[in-house]
Amino acid sequence: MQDDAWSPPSVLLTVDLVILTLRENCLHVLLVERGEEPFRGALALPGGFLNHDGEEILAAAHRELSEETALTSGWVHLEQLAVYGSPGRDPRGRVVSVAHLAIAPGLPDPVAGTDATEAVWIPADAVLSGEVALAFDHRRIAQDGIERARAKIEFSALATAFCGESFTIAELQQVYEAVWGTPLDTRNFYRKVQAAKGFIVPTGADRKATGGRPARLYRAGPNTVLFPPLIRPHTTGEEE
Amino acid sequence: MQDDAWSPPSVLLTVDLVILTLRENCLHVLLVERGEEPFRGALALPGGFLNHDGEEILAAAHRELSEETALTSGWVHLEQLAVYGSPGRDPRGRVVSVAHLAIAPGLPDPVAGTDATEAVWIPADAVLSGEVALAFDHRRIAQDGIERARAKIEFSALATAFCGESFTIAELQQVYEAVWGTPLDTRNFYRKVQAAKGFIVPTGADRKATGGRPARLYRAGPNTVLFPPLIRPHTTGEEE
DNA sequence: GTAATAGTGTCTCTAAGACAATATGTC
DNA sequence: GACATATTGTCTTAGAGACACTATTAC
Repeated sequence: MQDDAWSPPSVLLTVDLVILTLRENCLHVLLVERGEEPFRGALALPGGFLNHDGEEILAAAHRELSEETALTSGWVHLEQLAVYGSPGRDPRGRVVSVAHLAIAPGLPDPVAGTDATEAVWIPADAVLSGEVALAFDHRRIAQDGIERARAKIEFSALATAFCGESFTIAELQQVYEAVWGTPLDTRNFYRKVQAAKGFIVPTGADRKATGGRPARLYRAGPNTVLFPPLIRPHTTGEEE
Repeated sequence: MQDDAWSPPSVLLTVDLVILTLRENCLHVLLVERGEEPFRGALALPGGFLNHDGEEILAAAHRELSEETALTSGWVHLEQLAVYGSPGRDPRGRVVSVAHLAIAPGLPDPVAGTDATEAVWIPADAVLSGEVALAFDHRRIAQDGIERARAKIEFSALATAFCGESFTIAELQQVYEAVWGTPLDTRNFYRKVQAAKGFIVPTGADRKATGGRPARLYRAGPNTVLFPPLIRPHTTGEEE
């Protein structure tokens, strides 16, 4: 079926990043305005080609992340999301993107990337609804990344990645509410996060009061899996 | 930071398959004996390069799947697993593999692939333990695929993909026991699979008796998400 | 003490886990 | 009727959801 002289086609590999954070109690995605064709001027996920032939994919994602956010990667969660490689997704040819999901605590302000593109935080809702248009298939990628985050904070301690080193339970609740987009009952939330062994541990310190009772500070506990999990409110998508 | 003449490095793209099935109530992985260098003669996951420059990645996975199993793809579940692209993973150069997870009902017998390699079913335990050595980083890929299956049958109706079009509850229980590697209580299992709305629906027919009471036949229901889920027995990996 | 935020307690109901007995076929 | 397999029921306990009050600070 194949010619003797057949040789496998090669592709260009990019890493793209769905970087999520909370700003004003609202889930935001970092987007950049493209400075080059194709889709010049359009918003897109930050990302780029592998730097050199020997670069690890995950290392490339870390590199793009620090280029766009000027973050010390210490407090940033980064994981592979999925691969997007449809032949027609990039007009430049066969470009396969390894998408990654990054979650960071509230970042001060976007910085221009080294490639002089503008970086902006866009509310996740605006991306999900299509109100904000994205280049390539980046809206789909962003959707998948957000859904991944929504699903993972149910069963993993990932939500603490949205917080700084120390945080209050109320702040953690705001994370869940923002990511899931639903309000939660404070009393049940306190009970559940403290029932999940190894999820959060008290630091002993308090957050200085802002006009009310000071809140106890916690930091991320040793466990990455949450048991019992924090199941998100069930949207009954079932047919009776 | 980059030369003006810099151009992005290109890579070769492969699809590799973790094909799971049940044989004699035991989870098995399909492996092929490599007929070419590198790793000639070693066992590896089935897979191969993209056929041509315009081939969809998922289509390539389907193609490899049918080449190895001679299955009508109708009753096979296939999903993307992850990307493995470390620079040193393939001695031929920069080869990036998009791994897929395939789940099929008990297949009659392995067939030789069109590339004349031998295909064999290997117990998942032997792969997980390292008792059977695999080429490249395929052991890690297989581990990830098996763990994905173990996790997904908790919350999705994926387990029915291990069964044929119709099946008994006892057979479905054997799927869970084989994939998780733990025995389950029959009474609780019956209760839970029938409580999960839209998971399985009775066909009305019975399976012809094999010396005992005939079992009612079911087929996969309309829902892909299981609620309530079937949580696997909790291995307490927590520190008190 | 008033305002503001943090933290806690109870009741009900659903679901999980641990158990054994009954039902329905073949021979 | 003996056998083999399928199916069902109860009790106890854990966790989810709904709900309102008390505690601690600043001013």
